[in-house]
Amino acid sequence: MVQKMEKTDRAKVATPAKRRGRPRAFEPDVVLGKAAAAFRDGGFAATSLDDLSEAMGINRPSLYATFGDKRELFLRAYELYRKEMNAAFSVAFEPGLSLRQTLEKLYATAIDVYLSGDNGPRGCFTVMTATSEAMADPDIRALVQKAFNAGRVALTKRLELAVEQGDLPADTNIPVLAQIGSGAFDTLAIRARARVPRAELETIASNIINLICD
Amino acid sequence: MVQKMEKTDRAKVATPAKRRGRPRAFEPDVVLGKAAAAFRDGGFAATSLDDLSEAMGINRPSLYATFGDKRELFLRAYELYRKEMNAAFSVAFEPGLSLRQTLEKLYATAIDVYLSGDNGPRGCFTVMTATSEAMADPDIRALVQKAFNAGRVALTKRLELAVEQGDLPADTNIPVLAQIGSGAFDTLAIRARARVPRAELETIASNIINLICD
DNA sequence: TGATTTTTATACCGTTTCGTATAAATTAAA
DNA sequence: TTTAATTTATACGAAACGGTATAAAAATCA
Repeated sequence: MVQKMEKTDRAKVATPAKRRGRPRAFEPDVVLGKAAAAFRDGGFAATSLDDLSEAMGINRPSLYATFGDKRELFLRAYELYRKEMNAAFSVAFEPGLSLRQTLEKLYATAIDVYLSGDNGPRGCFTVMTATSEAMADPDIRALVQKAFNAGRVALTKRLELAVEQGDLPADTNIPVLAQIGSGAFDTLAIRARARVPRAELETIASNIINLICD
Repeated sequence: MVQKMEKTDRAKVATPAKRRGRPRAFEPDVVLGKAAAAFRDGGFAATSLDDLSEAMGINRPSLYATFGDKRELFLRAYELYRKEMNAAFSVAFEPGLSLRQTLEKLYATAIDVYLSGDNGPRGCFTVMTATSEAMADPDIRALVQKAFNAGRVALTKRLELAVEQGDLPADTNIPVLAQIGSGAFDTLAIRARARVPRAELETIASNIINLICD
C-alpha cells in the first residue's frame, strides 16, 4: 500500500501519469493559447464555438470536457494571457537594468504583443475585455481591475527604487509618472488595434520614456 | 407649375414636408441616439436586433426601412456620437478660456460621457469600436483613426496657441504633451468601463492638467 | 483475450440570430 | 369616397448559435 502510493506519487511528477482510457490528442495549454488568440481577435460575443473549435483544432465535446463552457474557456484563456504577460514583463524588472532600460523593455514587449496576430493586431486582452465583457460580468471585471492595478503598482515600485538609487530626483512625483506610464499601455493597445503603424507606437513609447527619465 | 414648386420649397423649409402615406411614429435622430446607447452598452456583436428594436422603441421593419441593416445602423449611431462629442468638446475650445480651463472642461466632459449609462458606464464609443469592430471592418477603422487624429490635432493647436500667448514656455514639447493629453482620454474611457470610481478618474485628469500647465 | 475507462467524432436539439414577407393602419391625393 | 402611398405590426424563414447525446475509437486493467 505504501509502496503503491510512492509509485503513484513518483509517476505524477515524472511522467504524465498514465490515465486509464483513450489519451488526449492535444495539449490543453497549447490549445488554450489558440483559444486566447481567437478571443483576442474577435472578442467574446463575436467568437463562436465553431470558430474556437477550429482555431483550437479540437472538437466541441473535447472543448467542453476540458475547459467547460464558453465563459469558462474565456476566463481560462484570459488567465493564461495574464500569466504569459507577467512572465514577459518580469524580464524588464530584473535587477541590474537601468530605469530607462526597464521602460524600453516594457514598452517594446507590449508593442510586440499588441501588434501580433494573423488577422491584424490583437491589442491587449485586458483592454479588450475591459471594454466589452467587464461591463456585465463582475468576475471578469474584478480580473481586469486587478490587472490594471498590478501594472501601476509595479511601475510605482520601480520608480521608487529609481529615486532611492538616485536615478530620479527626490522630489519626483511618482504617482503622476506611474499613472502616465501605465496609461500609455492603454493608448498603445488601442492604437495598435486601430492599425496605427509600429513606428508611431514606438514614438509614443519613447516620448513617455523621455518624459519619465529626463 | 412655377407656383407649385415655390410652394413645395417653402414647405420643405417650414414644415416637415407632408409626405404621402402614413407618417412616422418616431423621430429618427432620437431613436438613433438610443441605438447608440445600446451599442455602447454591449458592443456590436452582443447587441441583437431585438435589443435594438426594444431600446429604440420601434419595430424591426421600421428600423430597416429607416436605417438599413445592423452594420449601417451602427455606423450611423457612431457618427451621431461623434457629432455630439464634437459639439460638447467645442465648448472647451471657445476663445477666452485659459489653457487650464480648456483642459478642465475637456476632461470633465469626457468623464461625464464615459460614466453615463443606465446599466453601467458606457465608456468612449470610439475606443469601444477601435477594440472590436475596427479590426475586421476597414470603413469603421477609418472612422476610428480619423477620430483619434482629430483629437490630437485639436489639442496640438490649442497648445500652440498657449505658447503664442505666453501661457506655456517657448521650448514646450508640444507633440509629447499633445500625445499624453489625448492619450489620457483612452485611459479614462477604459477605466470608466472597468468601473473605476469617478474620483479616481478626476485625479487622473487633474494630474494630466497639472503636468501640461505647470 | 475481454471488460472498463476515457476521448473522439458525428449528429442532433432547442434557441436565438438577422433579415423579410405580408397584411393592417394611417395619411395625402384624385 | 375611392385610390395610392407609406408606415406599422405580426409573423415567419433560413442560418447560426451554444450545448449535448450517442456511439465509435483507443487506451489500461484484469
